[in-house]
Amino acid sequence: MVRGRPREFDEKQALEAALEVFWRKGYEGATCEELLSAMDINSGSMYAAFGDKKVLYDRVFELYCQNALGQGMKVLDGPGSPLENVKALVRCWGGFMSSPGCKGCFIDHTLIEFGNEKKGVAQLARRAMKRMQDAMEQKLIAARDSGEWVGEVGPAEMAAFLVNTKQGLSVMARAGAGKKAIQAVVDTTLSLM
Amino acid sequence: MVRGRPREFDEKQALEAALEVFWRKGYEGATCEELLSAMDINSGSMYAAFGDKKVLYDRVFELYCQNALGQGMKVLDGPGSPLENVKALVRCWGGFMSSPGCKGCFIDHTLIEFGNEKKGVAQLARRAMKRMQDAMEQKLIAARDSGEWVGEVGPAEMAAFLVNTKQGLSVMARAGAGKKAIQAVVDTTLSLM
DNA sequence: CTTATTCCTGAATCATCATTCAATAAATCA
DNA sequence: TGATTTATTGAATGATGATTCAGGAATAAG
Repeated sequence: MVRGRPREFDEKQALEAALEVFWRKGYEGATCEELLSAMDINSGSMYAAFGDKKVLYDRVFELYCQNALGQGMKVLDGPGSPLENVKALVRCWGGFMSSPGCKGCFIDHTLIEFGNEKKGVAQLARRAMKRMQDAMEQKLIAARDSGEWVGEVGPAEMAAFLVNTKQGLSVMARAGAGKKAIQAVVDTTLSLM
Repeated sequence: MVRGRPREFDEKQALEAALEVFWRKGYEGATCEELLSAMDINSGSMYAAFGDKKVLYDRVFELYCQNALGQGMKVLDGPGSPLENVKALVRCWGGFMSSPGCKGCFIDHTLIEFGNEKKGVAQLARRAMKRMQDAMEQKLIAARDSGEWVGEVGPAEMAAFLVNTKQGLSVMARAGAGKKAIQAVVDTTLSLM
């Protein structure tokens, strides 16, 4: 058994609360006061548990990334055919982006705020996007090989194109575009595949 | 003639210098110290001329918006056919986004940082995007009416789709995607139109 | 040349923010 | 039970950031 007084807060819950704040305000725009209030802990607990604000963001990002990537990969490995699964993922993006109060993908927020940096969270974000894109490309290769998909462009190009579309949707969602507008872009994308 | 000591700095030049800083760091991430250093003026001059940091951002945004919209509209009203002009604009985006050191479109940065706000710069950003999108839609309507373009989707949908693609490119550019990757997305987009 | 007006300079100020720390509490171990 | 370990609390601290302002300077008008 571990000695000493046990944590009174759930780390994951605290990170999810912090995510909401970082998502809404960005890293620089979020104050520790807001974060701590949302996490419902005091500064001492936060610094003891995470180190500092920057590390907290890293942990929040890590958690978000795992969930997002995990869900995405799950959809890609769904019950349908390779092409169906790729399309399902695009539709899944649409559903997420057009859900009430959606602020866009947190990875894209991170890329806009820190994309110029070589290391840290920006690097993780780039890698995450690349993994998603690579997985989509594999599915598209399978779809083409099976004759299910006759692309006007190659699998790699289509995968990059779809990821780009998702990044655009993040901006739309953040800008407060309505469900109809977002779904229209998704439908257009699917119809052009 | 105006009385009193004349400005020693060029307002537009100062705004362009501030733009670089806001672009690189975001509104919250940019400090007045950095801004003033880049603008090459002292705090007093800045506050006298613009009011405060927020208003400075507004003015910077306004200037950027005018330039971006102006250039975009100019391309749309270019010498080619309606469809050619729309495609030229998309290629123009690609050229910009893949230019060395490009950080993506400043309007998209603004939308990610402030997109949840109803008024102010966020509202201006949404309007600017809508104007661009509407102008593209008009060109696509003309292209369809003349038989130049046989869209699988309607002009409105295609216009929204293309603007979305541009927003995605902003994230790519900010993330440091190479020229090849960006051009590939642009080429894919054009080939799917 | 004097005055009125506007601008410039940069140190000082005020506010805010991230972080620390001493006191206290809750748990395990001997 | 007492010692040890780890958490919690929240006021204090130190740093940084945005903004102000007093003193000096440049220009046009009278």
